[in-house]
Amino acid sequence: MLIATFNVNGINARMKALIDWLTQAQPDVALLQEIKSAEEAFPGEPFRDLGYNVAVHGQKGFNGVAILSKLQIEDVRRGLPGDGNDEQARWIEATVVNRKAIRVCCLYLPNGNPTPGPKYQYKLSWMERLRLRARTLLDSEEPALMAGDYNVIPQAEDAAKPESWEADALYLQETRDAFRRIVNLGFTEAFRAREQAHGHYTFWDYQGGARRRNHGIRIDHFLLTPQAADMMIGCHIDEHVRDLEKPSDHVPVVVELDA
DNA sequence: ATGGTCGTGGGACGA
Repeated sequence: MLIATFNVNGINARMKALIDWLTQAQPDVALLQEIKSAEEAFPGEPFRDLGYNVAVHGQKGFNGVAILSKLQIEDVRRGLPGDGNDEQARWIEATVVNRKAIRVCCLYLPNGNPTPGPKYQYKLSWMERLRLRARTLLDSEEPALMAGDYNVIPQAEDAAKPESWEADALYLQETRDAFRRIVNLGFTEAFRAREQAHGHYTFWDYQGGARRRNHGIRIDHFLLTPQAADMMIGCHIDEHVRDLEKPSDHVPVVVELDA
């Protein structure tokens, strides 16, 4: 089965590009970030017409995450645990069942800029909450994955020009340490495990001809529990999507699982 | 140093 993550940067602006991509790539499950839509305003019908079930954790204007799944969606949980006052829609998880059940978690990790400041503190505290949820997932010893826009450049090789990101919240040492702390609990970072990660990116800014110059960064990741990693057949980035009409600034990442 | 580009929503703000 194919599971994808895709930061669409506005669901309404991306309907044609997203539907074209779903039709071509045929993922069984698509985890979407930055839908920038409230749940009641989410345009679900075109996806249901393609055979997808839809679960949304939305917010008007900003953030927002969603799960599209051709498999039945069960036990949906909205919001990352650990802060009842957090209003930002950045986390949705559910169980999907093919031959085997898999817990899929869709996340939109805070950007954190400017740094230092309250937005960066929110990013770090969100990452600590993520670490706690990640540990519980591992303890369950079930096939599970956490995928989405992590807003983390894990290593220098994940940026075309790492020197230009040195003071940025996506690449500060404290950010990379927090990410590594989560991975090292026992996850497999799918793309790095399968590919020569150097020179492969998932985001190119709209500004400054970043795509044309290939000034990209790899910030959209799949973290697999050992039980999910054992099922992995492959992982790839659908880079060509960045060059289609009216693209998102991110492209989809896809894992294939024997599940 | 500045502005460079998008999306949302109809003005800034976030990225």
